[in-house]
Amino acid sequence: MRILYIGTGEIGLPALRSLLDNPAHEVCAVICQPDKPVGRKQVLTPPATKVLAMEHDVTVYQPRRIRTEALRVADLQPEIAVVMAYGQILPRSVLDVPPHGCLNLHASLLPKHRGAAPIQASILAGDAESGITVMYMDEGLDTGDILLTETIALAPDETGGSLHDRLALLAPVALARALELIAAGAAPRTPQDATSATHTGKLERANGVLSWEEPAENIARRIRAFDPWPGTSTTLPDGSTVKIYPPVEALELSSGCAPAGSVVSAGSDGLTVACGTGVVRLHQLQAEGRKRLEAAAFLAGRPLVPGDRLGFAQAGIKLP
RNA sequence: CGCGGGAUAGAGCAGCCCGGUAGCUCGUCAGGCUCAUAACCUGAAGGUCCCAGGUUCAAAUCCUGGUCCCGCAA
Repeated sequence: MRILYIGTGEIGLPALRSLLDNPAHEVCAVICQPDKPVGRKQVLTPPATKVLAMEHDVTVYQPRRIRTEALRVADLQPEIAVVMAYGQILPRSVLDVPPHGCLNLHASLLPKHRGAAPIQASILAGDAESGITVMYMDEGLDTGDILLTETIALAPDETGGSLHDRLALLAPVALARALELIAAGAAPRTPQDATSATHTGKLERANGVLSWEEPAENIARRIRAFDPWPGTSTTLPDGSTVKIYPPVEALELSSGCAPAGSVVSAGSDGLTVACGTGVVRLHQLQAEGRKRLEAAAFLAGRPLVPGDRLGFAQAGIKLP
């Protein structure tokens, strides 16, 4: 089949690669977001999908706004479009171009977690499973009819990063099945149950500031879900910011009457902090301008003792 | 040249502003104590203070240039 791939994010690489490597398909072009300045040096960097496409001598288009590019897309004469992590809404005029439609690979089991950050959302929600949904795109945000889903179980220590990688590898499996069904004229089309839909907005750094009043389980999920992006943080008693990374354990252990955010214990087995209910044990910390450290090493240079309060500085609350 | 922090013993940090004996918490090793220890006590080893210049009687510390690491922002 003559396929147009539309996608920017790294999560789509295995799917794109599977299309490029399959002699039964021809990738007529790749459309992705424009190059963007990245990192401290603000080096102009091409999207991962562009790099892969160019290695295979596939034409790449990077329109600032795909909304006005329908004619150019039509010139490519794709039979079908595959969309994953593109970053722009496709207008009707583009959706109508491929005779077999536009397939979207979405990193959740729709209709749960429609929107920009489905991977983090599913971990944050404590879901037992996630997966890839292949759907026929319409003009809404992840609202199209479902063709099929591929499901995987979440590990207890699943992080945003690990789930991202696993779903990236699952995508080509789902895509291959979908394309076979379409080629055979046997592709199902099931409308989503809109009443059970949930939405996830774009994540920002601020979403990663921990609220210690939450239950320990929620805090642990957030730390895992937001690794490596957007990361989680809190503040030390001196007001400086410290980032927190997995692994993290939520313990039912009673924190006594320690207020939320209090250090319960600090030692070579980690830093234990009281939450709204229960406690979390942290193992990986990073101070401003410093490297990421094991809890024991972190504590060697910045001693914390039981009773010290975390997370108060940014709220402007003075300690008694 | 977007803004900022950092590089000091095996690990993590202080010392730098205000130049003059290399310090802290750990770890390692040895000894002691204890029914016992990831406990406690005593002692020891372990350092081109990132690199290259400069100033100075004297530089971890002040000045100039460079390399590497990190936070923010995007």
